[in-house]
Amino acid sequence: MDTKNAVTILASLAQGARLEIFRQLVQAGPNGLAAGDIARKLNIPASTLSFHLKELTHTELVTAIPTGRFIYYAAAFKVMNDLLSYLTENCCQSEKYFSENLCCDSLLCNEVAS
Amino acid sequence: MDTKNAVTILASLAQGARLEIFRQLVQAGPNGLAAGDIARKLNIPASTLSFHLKELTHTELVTAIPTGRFIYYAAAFKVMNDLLSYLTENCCQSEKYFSENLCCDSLLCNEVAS
DNA sequence: ACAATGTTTCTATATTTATGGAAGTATAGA
DNA sequence: TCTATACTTCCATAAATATAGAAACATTGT
Repeated sequence: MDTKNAVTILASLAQGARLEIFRQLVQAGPNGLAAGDIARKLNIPASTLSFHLKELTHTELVTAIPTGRFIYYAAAFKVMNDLLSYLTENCCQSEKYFSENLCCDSLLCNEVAS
Repeated sequence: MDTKNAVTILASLAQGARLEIFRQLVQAGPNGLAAGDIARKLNIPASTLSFHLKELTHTELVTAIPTGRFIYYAAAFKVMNDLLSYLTENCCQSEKYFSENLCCDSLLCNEVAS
């Protein structure tokens, strides 16, 4: 994960329709949802939805699984995890600043000061 | 945290300069960095930096602490944590799909299936 | 081969966003 | 009060992004 990569992934999430789509897919789990299911759930015109799904698959945050006439879309959990790690990288130097380890008690920190 | 809120926070991160700024602040810890320090570290013209810092403080992902002639900027860890929680909400229903709990073993999941 | 269904691509339009120089505001120290 | 330093706001320009109807493409069943 580098900055350019993280920016495009974040940008693919930084839009109302796409964030809703992603959250639906997170909740749907690894089998995902067909494009039409998403369109119905979120009430988005097909062409608009397709545009957004293209953005999400382009950044690989979402995976497309064509199955007959349907295309199932699923959240790419690994990519999302990599992004979260990148965002929270090296934040656990809080012992320099705190007696109690406020920062590292939280989700934000994934590294423990040595 | 609602969708609108999450979108604006994500958008504030979804830009090269701003993501770099945020990561510097995460690593700098709660004391943050003065605007000029950031400008020097990242080689960004003052007016451009100011524009980006305004975006980041507007979404409250970053806090401004005026101190004499300096303004210190610091990452708002709580806001970031709330965002991460929102993004990963309700993803732990994997027992429906898996015998082993693949999803919940990862950072992405912050709720455990009941 | 045809019709129905699911999805995408094309297209034009509207809107939002990023950039950095110049000028302005605020604080500190002599 | 003058000067230097730190930072912001203003402004014009350039570039990227979102929207949805219409047409096209692909698969399935008859």
